[in-house]
Amino acid sequence: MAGRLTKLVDIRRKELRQAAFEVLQREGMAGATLEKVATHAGASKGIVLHYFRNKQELFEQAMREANASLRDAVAERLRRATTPRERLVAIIEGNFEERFFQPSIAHAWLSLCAEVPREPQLARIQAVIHSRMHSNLLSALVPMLGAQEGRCMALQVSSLIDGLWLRLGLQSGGLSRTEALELIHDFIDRRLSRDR
Amino acid sequence: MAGRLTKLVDIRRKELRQAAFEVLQREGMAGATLEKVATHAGASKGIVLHYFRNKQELFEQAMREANASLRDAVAERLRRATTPRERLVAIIEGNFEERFFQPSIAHAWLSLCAEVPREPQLARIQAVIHSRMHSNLLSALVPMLGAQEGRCMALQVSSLIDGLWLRLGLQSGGLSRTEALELIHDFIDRRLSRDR
DNA sequence: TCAATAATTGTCCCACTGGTCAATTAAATG
DNA sequence: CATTTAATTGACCAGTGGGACAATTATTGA
Repeated sequence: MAGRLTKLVDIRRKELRQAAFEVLQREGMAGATLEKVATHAGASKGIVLHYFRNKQELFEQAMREANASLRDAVAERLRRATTPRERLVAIIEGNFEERFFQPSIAHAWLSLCAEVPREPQLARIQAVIHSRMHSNLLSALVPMLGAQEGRCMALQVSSLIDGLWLRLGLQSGGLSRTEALELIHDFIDRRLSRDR
Repeated sequence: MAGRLTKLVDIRRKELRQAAFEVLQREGMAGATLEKVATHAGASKGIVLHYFRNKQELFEQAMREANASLRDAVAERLRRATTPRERLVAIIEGNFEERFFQPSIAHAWLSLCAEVPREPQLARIQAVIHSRMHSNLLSALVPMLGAQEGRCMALQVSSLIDGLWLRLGLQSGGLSRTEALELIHDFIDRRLSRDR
């Protein structure tokens, strides 16, 4: 274990980031007031602004944290994968893990994404997310398809994943996790087996 | 011509819906205040609430209006299409028409979508949109692939379209209209020509 | 021409929110 | 135990936004 005991500051920060993200799920960005976040975390409003400079910083870090979970989930699966094909599946299944792929979480993401055009900080995080997704996909697809087609399919897959997440958030057509996975697996299976 | 001259009420309503949508593009839902909408339309705040019960109703109708344009664009192209394949292309190209497929418009949609989980009215509109897209796609794909596969590909195409729109709004990777079209055409071309 | 109706404005109000700050309490440390 | 430091609270403030409404102006129509 590298350091010493976890400092209180870090504990509080984490709790508040978590609370912020959870309130965001129900209330959206406008409705997620500092008061509500504090109450949800079992503290007073003052404490929130004691640990975070302002509302933006709080939600920026909430986004960072939520993203980190997803990133780790995918990374963990990637670690276990050996072939390119397995890597591709790892990325996909990671992005659709049950604990993540839920309407309320999609709501929160949607709220954050809606702020991206006006919040450079959030835009940067979003850029990192997409960029990581893309390079992950390339590492799986280029060995199978070459640079040209690999890049093309990477964009298709990531757009498809985004689209399915969006539909989850909007809950139109009541898309289930299983259906989403079937859909995307159907896509890659057809695309990667030109021999049949 | 069916009726008499356009009533002032309808003119004002239309102007305000339009203004609301335009402010939404720049400011997002929280920033799109009644005052700003009024000013943008060249009127006073009072007038907005004279023609709309409240803010929700205004933006609900703004969403309806924006959706109607898109719907008509697709419908117009569908009218010209004869074969199923042409219908499919019509739907796609309609959804990526240059006047619609623009970042600022995607921003506005994103803001509206983010409210869907908490605004039943917006949710209903969203449901209609998805449902229309789906049945349009079915009318093109089922004749080509049968019910089973047609439905599957319809979901894939609509998710892909959604995903591309989302990326446009987030402007991650600076996706261009042309690239988006190439991507989705590549997808349907491969999927529909199993013989090669 | 004049009343009735519609359109438009500007003011006012209340609830609420982000943020500041002094005061209080708890923890740590010598 | 005493003193310094950190954690936490609650009161307060200024700004804002949605919405109500009375007052004013324009339009219509008999």
